[in-house]
Amino acid sequence: MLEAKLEDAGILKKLIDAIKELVTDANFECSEEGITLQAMDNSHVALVAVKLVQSGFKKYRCDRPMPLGVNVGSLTKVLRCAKDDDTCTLRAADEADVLNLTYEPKNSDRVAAYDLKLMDIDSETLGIPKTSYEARVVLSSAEFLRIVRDLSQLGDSVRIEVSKEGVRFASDGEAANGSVLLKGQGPIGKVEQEKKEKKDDDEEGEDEDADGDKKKEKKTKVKKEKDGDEDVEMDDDEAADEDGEEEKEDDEEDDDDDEGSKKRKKKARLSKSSPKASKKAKTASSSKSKKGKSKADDDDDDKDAVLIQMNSHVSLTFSLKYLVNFSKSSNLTRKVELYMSNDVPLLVSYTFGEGYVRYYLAPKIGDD
Amino acid sequence: MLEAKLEDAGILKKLIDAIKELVTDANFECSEEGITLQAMDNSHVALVAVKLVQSGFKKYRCDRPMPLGVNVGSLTKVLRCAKDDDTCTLRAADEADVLNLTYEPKNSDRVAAYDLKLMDIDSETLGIPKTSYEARVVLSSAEFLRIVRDLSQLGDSVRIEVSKEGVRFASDGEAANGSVLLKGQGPIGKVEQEKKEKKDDDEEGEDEDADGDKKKEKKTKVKKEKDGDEDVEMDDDEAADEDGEEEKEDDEEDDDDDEGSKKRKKKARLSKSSPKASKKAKTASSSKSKKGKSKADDDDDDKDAVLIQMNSHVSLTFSLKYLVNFSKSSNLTRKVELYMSNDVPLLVSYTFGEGYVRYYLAPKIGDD
DNA sequence: CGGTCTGGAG
DNA sequence: CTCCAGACCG
Repeated sequence: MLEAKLEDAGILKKLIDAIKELVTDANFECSEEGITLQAMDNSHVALVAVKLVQSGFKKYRCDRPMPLGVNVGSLTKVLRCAKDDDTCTLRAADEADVLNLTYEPKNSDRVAAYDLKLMDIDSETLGIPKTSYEARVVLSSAEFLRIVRDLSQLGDSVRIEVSKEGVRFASDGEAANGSVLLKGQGPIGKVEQEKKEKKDDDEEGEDEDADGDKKKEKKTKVKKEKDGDEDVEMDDDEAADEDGEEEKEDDEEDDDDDEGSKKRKKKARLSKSSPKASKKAKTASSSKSKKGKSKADDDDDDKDAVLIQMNSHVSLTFSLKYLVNFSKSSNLTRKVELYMSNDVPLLVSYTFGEGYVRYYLAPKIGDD
Repeated sequence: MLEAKLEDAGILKKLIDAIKELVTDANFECSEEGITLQAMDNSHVALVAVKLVQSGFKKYRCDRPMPLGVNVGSLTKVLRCAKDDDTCTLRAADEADVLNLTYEPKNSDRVAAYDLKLMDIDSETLGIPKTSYEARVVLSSAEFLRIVRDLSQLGDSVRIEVSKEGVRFASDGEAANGSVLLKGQGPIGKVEQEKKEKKDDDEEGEDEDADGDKKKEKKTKVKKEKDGDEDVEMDDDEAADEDGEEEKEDDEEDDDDDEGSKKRKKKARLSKSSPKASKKAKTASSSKSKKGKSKADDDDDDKDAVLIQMNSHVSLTFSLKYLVNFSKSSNLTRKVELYMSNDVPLLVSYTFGEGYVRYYLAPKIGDD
């Protein structure tokens, strides 16, 4: 038996809306930890992984693991019947053949209930590409959307290149070639992946601060939860310090190394961990560094700030069609994280208060 | 070598957006005076003339005249990649086969650069219809847009009639007929075209004076600046003299034979007539005529004010489809000027700080 | 949230 | 070629 109450139906609406063009049918795997969905897109080129953590719900109960096979198109129709700020409750009996969705405005006696027919869907087990990367870029989700949308007008694919210069998105087309270079806001550090703690609602996710460049020693593994969802982590060789913390220091400038600055933000992501506190700390430390980087930590850092971490230069080419599609998730959170390593699938991750949506896309082969 | 920096890419975006449905390919003629473009619409019914004056750029350099043949659709795509307030720089080397467009947000480390492929385009020399008119109407561009859009729902064409009563836009359709009458805000004066005085920024713009172009033989020489620009001026031949009174309306009444009247207007159309001198004279005379024109000059009149000047009654019928299309330029400036003479193409002119866009449209023959 | 425009399907 | 649906923009 499942009963999951979301404070705002909007989250679910945006989430499903973002993936509906990629996935037509999928199993919502419900367990006591939350609800996950993983699916290959219709053409089996991209992989979508969604998670709504139990803690993201106002109320959550799931007695036993159960897969709910839904037609995403049908679910979209049902979700359109909810207003963004309606409270939305999902219910399914064990072995049920319908998923019940109830919408209740926060101040009203109205109650709308829908029963979505379920279907049996083969759980094709999907291999999540990898969990450590040579480069990580965190940027405004709106900017990423803008870039891929712009470039998609010129050509079909984009070459994403992370170098000391920054991150460059370039596309060649019949009528014109285009290139967008983002400098990054501070020294380029090694990849670290803690992205987790929950900051405020939409922002969280990315407070990773810039840790300047520390050497690569710290790696970061994000892994969080116990069971291992796929977490992202950078592969920095030596790194490995305990995952708990990443050392994100602040200084991007001279990076003084993060002496104590690195706090533990990472794990927080799934586990709730202590959000605010850590963030605060970080902010302070960073502030001391040079001028501006303060932004790094403050989650509300200016939305234009771009964080770039890389262990080695990467250059990959991807289909813009998919990236544009992934970018529909921009309305879920203000930041997006790109994880790349040469010759392996790109991970585009949107983390928000209640969970995340991650997209994996294989690079085009002939990429330079 | 061309290097032209516009403070805001928005101007160019709106400009190109406005003409993209009329023109598919065109030469941007760059010279030290600025950039001009002249082209017939795809069906050769309308003519578009654009000018961006050198002084409208934040920085402008063009060592030698050069035509840049661009596909307007491609340019539109590239311009869509710019935000309205981005600084936009156009660059082209001599003999280059690409036009480089660089966009830089005013506060950011982002730099986007696009190379638009150029093409060779035959400079079909275009004959700018005429330079003097029997009637001039200046009205809010938004109002003009509204009128033609409204009427376009009823029928395919509109009869524009300028009389002592004001200016009337009328359309007959299957289901309904419609008519919009604008009174004009003051007495109707003679046409005067000095509009060149600089009025407020968005108004002036075309100081190039009119030398109109004479018969089509000059056709294009766009390059040559001086002689070529098309300038608008009214042809008040007779008007000038006695213009004081507008008895002209009567003529059209019986116009038919009005040998005299017709012909002269005819000729006006093709011949360029004497520019400056006449104009000056005219202006003076006109001013003395009724009082109305006073406002004429003050262009900044309230935006709803409609200025009407006419030497003789005019009544012409045009395709609404084109007028609606021309009206896309409404977002460039608050005022639009309509210049008309019986049986010659209408001139719809939008003048803004950096230059102007002018559209010429031949009247429908069977107009009443 | 609503309106307009573009793309896809019949 | 027209109509309907989806996406994008204001």
